[in-house]
Amino acid sequence: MTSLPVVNQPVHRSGALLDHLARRIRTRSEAVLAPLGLRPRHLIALTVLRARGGITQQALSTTLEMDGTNVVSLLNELEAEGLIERRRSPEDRRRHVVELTQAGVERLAKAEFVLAAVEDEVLAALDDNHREQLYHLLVQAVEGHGTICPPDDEPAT
Amino acid sequence: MTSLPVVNQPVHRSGALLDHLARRIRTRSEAVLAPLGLRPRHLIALTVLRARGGITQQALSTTLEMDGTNVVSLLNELEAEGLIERRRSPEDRRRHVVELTQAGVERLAKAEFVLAAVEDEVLAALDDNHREQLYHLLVQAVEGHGTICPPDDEPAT
DNA sequence: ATGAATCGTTTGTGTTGCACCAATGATTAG
DNA sequence: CTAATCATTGGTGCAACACAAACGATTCAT
Repeated sequence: MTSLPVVNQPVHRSGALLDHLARRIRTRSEAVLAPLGLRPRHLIALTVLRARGGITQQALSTTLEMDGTNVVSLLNELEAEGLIERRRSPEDRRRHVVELTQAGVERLAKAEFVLAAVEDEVLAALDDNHREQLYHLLVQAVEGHGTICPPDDEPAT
Repeated sequence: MTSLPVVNQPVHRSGALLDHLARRIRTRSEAVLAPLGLRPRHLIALTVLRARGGITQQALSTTLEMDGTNVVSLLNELEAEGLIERRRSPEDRRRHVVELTQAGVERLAKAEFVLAAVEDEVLAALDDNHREQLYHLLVQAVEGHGTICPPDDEPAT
């Protein structure tokens, strides 16, 4: 205990539970996503990209807190499926600007459709209201960190 | 699309965000937990065990949704550190009943202390109120699934 | 214009956290 | 007594990373 910042100590830590719950969902998600040619990591990337289109690849790397080289291969997979598009930035032609394609948007929507069953199972103890509450807290947390813009309600189908 | 259960389709999916956020916390947690000889997976196990003491190893396996053999090695690590104790069940001597030791309780508390800094950073966009709200939603979700008993507020330090 | 830095990329290595399989000892159940 | 069950060990394999090295393309500084 040298020079602890001794931050504000809230009553509870959410980390472990968050991790635990994420794992539950992730495991099941793998199963339902597989037929769609997606894996959980893709879902995360697509979700981020839907929220923040036209993001630079580097920024994506920062947002995902993932090594640049791994982002490359992740995007390679998505691009191979035609779900994203890499364009050279006009300002700096070294950069790649990444964006969802129409196919990407649709695939993501399809994925979320089938994922409803998963969340329905794992979040069974939460009613719709609580789930929305949870969702908004997550958005807020992730966004506040400089990551996702409020996607706000999509008109959806 | 043969026979879709077509479950209730809530507005938003939380899975990806949950995964994303969990990863953020997990990554940072590794760093601050390492000096304590813990890793995120240990934290999860300890957290579950604090909530549900005297649980059978098999039940733990179910709760963690983790293969039995992996739970063994996980517990081996914790036991080697003296954080948990395996006792034979009196009813069925094949079973092991797992419980936190005093050292385990303390180590977990210490871990949560240092983790406050991590969550403070990652959840910066949430005030204390929101964090509690998040925590309770997580507990509810995890618990409702037949996992964690309401730990309800510990007096804590 | 030349050299240094940056962005994305490929390749390769290593680690961790799992799943899964097989085999074993201890114990319980039929 | 045999069969099933629980925990355990050991092994294989995979996915998701981190990290390092080297490269082409581009930009930036001088």
